[in-house]
Amino acid sequence: MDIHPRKKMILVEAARLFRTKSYEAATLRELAKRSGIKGGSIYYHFSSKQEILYNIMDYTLTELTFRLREVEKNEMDVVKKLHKAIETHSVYHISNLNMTYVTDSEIRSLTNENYKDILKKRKRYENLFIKILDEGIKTGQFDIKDSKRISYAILHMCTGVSYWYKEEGPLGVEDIVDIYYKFAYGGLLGLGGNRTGT
Amino acid sequence: MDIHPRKKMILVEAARLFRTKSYEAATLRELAKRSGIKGGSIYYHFSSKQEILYNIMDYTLTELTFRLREVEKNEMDVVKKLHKAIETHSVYHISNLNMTYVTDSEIRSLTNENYKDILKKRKRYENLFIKILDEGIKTGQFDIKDSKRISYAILHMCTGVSYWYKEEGPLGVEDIVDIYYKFAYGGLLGLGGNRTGT
Amino acid sequence: MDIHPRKKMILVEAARLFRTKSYEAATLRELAKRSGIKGGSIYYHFSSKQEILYNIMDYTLTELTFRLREVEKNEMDVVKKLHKAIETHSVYHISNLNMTYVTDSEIRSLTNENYKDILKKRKRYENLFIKILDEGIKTGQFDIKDSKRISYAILHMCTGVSYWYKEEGPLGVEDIVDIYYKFAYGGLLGLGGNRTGT
Amino acid sequence: MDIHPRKKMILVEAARLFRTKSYEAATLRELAKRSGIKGGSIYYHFSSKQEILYNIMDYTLTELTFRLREVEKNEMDVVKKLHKAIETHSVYHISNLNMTYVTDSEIRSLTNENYKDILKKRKRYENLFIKILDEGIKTGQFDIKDSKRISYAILHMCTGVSYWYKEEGPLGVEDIVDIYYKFAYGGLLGLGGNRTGT
DNA sequence: AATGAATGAGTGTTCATTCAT
DNA sequence: GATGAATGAACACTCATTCAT
Repeated sequence: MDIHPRKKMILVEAARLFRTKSYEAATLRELAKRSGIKGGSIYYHFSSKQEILYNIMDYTLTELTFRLREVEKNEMDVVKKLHKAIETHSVYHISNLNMTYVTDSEIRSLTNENYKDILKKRKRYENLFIKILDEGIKTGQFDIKDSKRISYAILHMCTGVSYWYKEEGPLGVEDIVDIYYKFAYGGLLGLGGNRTGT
Repeated sequence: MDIHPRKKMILVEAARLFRTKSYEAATLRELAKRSGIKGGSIYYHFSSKQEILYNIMDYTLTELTFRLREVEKNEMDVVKKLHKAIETHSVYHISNLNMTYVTDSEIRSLTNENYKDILKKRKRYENLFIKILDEGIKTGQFDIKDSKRISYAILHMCTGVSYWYKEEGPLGVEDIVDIYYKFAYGGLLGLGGNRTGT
Repeated sequence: MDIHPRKKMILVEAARLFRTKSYEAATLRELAKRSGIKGGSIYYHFSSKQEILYNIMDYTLTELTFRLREVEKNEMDVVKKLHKAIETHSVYHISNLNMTYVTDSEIRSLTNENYKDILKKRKRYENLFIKILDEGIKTGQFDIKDSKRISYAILHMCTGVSYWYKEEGPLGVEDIVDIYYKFAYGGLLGLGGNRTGT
Repeated sequence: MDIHPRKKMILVEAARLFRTKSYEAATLRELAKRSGIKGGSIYYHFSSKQEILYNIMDYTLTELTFRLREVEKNEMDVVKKLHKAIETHSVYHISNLNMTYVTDSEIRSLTNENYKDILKKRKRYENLFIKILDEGIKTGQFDIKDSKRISYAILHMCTGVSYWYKEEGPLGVEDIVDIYYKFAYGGLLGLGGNRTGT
């Protein structure tokens, strides 16, 4: 994705601001100040506040999809593929905490047209993930039925990192990927079945 | 928790509204209309929009904590306790989608004082959960180090149900609890360790 | 003036409140609280906030007029009469700081009809005062031309006591009357004429 | 005092409006209309209604103090100085009826911080006046004890002009200054002493 | 006499947006 | 590219007032 550097900078600042205050509570004057320009000047770069939000999400989903597609295309064992997918997702989220957080939490604030478009792009991304689970079901490596819903659960779980991750925290990126992978893998193997001990 | 029925009703409607539009985007006029009263009448029951948000969160966290405490107090195997905790958490979330969703997603919108108070109450709840993991570590049943961060991950994973659950969806409450439990259990057992090793 | 004791009490509290906060800024709920009753209950005694204000002013002007009339009726030297008039005015103001303050400062807040009525009653009072000055002019004891405007000046000067008088202050009622009388008397004698020292 | 012309214009209109309706009763929509701009535009120049009030008072007290200081600094007989002080005060009041009226009558409506600040500035002005009386006491020309309270009385008397002065009235500026000076001078000379005597 | 609950008109204020310069 | 000034629609909130009980 090619974005004019000034525009990109405004998007990054916007994501940080929207994450802190929420899209609705954030004001363009504040965004302008953080971007080093004056209120009205934002309109030279974007036609509306809504367009800024849309661009953040569009950019993020495009980047995520591109990366997951690379994984999907590769020939490798489905378990490894799952691991790669989780890694890709988590790493991108951790490296772009603000953008991903906003993308995941502000869909409600999109206008109808933008909403439809972003939802479509998110679905496209989710489908790539579901495809991996389906592959694992076919090879008999994953013991699950509803690959769609379980994909949501895994993705949402991993996405959660944007909510609690802190750079100074004790867990490094690798640790987190590890945890998420173990969670997902354990769940997919169908372990713990007779948990209640009957 | 004793709440005047009219107040409770407004809180329930507010949660539904805040979930749909976000706290900031929701207007009190709309809330009033949905509650069957007129604009200003809300202020007879609550002193501000903020107070409504605070009450939703306070109520939800109090209820959740009460339930988890019941689980925690019980004498039972730690694995079973984990299952019960996940079940309690998930079931309450599914039964109160709006309240829990708002409680989990709108903390940013609290004023400083309320923010501190709710954070304290959330921490109290999380600590009950962490205690279970610690117990499992002590008995050697859980193979993890950072019980705090892993609790966050599990809780956030389960909380996610408020984001995607639909009553008409194919997964029933039991299915969801099952999935989350398997995820968590698999992760805690430390499975999938040599995942990268083919 | 016969006023039901409960009504009188509310008027007194209202005057105190209106003086502190101004008529517009004062709320009936606050007045109710100070009167030991609940919000709506005021309407049993008065038909509106405006009526309360009107009653304060009507009561005050009636009392003032009654007292000044007593002075006016009396046969005595006009200088002594002036002194009595200033004394009566000042003493009543000091003894009823809140009521008089409100009467003097909130005429703007009266509705048209009430405004006319109160203005008429104030004029009636002022005319009694002007009459004294006119009497002094006729006897040659006062060296002034515009008795009307000068009455305003004197009255306003004396009224001022409601603005700065404090019970704990160093000046007693007699001191204040003394000062005002001296001020007025000096002015009326036409002293200080060649003040610039030509 | 340098004030942006548009700001100054809004302040002047605001003073006129506040005088007519009182600060509390006046609405910013009305002020906007009178200023020839639209409702929200006021907020480009002032951050709140309160700030407008504060600016009116601050401006007025600064101007008054500046003028009185000029009088005070001058070497001249204390009686002449008193006359000049009364003249300065009265003339400024008559020339700026609205601003001075508001400054004198709406202190109650200031928020705590502004209240303190304006009170300090008013005290500063009053002290300049008191200084003159003290000077006259020292030279034996004024026969009074409580210069502070008597200053208040004189100042309040002169301030009163803002309440009743009308351009079409029979008294010109000079007449009014004359009256006030005579009132004050007579009072300060200690005349009318054995009034109750006879 | 009094009150709890509600109303609705209005208020100060905010903010995305516009536009001439 | 950017800005100062302005706009107007909308919002949270207030409060005098009403009324059934």
